[in-house]
Amino acid sequence: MSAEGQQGRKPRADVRRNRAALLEAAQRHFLRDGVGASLEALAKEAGVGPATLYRHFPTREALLAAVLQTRSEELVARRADIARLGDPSEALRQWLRALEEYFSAFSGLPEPLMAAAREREPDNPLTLPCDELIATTDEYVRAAQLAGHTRPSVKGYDLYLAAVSVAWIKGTGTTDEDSLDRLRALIESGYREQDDEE
Amino acid sequence: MSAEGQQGRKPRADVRRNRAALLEAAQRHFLRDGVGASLEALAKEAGVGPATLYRHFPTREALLAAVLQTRSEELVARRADIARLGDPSEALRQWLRALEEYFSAFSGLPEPLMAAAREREPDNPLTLPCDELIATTDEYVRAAQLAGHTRPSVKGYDLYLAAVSVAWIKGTGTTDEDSLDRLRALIESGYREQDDEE
DNA sequence: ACTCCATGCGGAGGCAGCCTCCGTTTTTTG
DNA sequence: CAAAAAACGGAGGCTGCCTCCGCATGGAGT
Repeated sequence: MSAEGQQGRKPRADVRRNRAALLEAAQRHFLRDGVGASLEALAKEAGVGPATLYRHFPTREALLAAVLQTRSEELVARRADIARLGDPSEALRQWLRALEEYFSAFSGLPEPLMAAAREREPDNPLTLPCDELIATTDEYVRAAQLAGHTRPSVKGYDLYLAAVSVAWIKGTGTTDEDSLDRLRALIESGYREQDDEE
Repeated sequence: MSAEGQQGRKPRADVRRNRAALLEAAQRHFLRDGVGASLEALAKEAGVGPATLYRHFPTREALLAAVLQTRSEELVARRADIARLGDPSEALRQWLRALEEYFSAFSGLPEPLMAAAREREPDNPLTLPCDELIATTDEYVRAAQLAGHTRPSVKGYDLYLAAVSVAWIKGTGTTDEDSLDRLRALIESGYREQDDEE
């Protein structure tokens, strides 16, 4: 309850250094081996013991969330770019692609992302960014609906799920880009407004 | 190259017994813990040592394929039922639901299923059933396209992927049935023919 | 029924990854 | 420069995967 905005002590130098090294190593390992990468190997390559890794990031999800921080911010930045073009339909389309790219950052990322949405416990560091992305998707959807380009029955969460799904499929490495494109087209023609039965 | 249709020796009794016990235990464990269930625990509960498990089913996928055998046959059976109704559009719809249910048999099943499709090596016991299901899906799609109810650009594999995706989402346990229904509806209105641009 | 031996069995144990103590070292502070 | 707070990292316990290899089991031939 006291003045917590101040650090009573200057943060130690090795802490900052180790944290940076860990994030850097994690980035590389997640990129190469997917989100299931060995944390021990990662720590060793960062030049720290396992205990230090766990002290900085108590769970795999915490580490993941920290590594994703940068990309998350890029996503928000792109959001501003997208908003600039007037067409809400095209804006929604581009947002969904951006989302999908974000989810495809590492192989296997969709899994813990969905798990974070499941556990309503906010101790999962991935829950917060997820909720934010869902809310943003919903904004785009509503804008597109007002412009009459999108079915009124569609919810932001639905298209969020669709984007995660496509990212998941991409992450399995099974499918070529053509199939993915057709799948995206299918989804798009699924939410676009047409004079059909609701 | 000789008469391999004959077993030179009658198969031993304990082999059949152990195999059955393993399948039964696997069924229960996969149901409860998903496809990642501990094989050791499973073997112990079947009353056999780990070596026996691995002798019968050299990989997790082999065990999975054996457990799925029954359900796979049910699926084919349902295929006949579905074909009975004349409407190809409704047939396709029901087939996709059946597919999705099959993929949802155990939590986490979609993952190894996609992996099986990736490795073109046929040593993966899941590859064969997969290919069959994709081919069957394609048949349904073509029938529906001939009847003019389905966009000509859609391929069977696309809808197969869509079904796997929905099953995957369902398996993560994140999402309520309402959202899943909306997602299914979105996919359906994505492949249904409408007088729109192609 | 009894023996023989192919066949299958299972425990022990090596390996890898996760995570946590706790004695030691580093860094800040006065 | 000394003392204490803070962080470090190696050792080790745990779990699960998978494989040897000596032993038991049960079918086949007499």
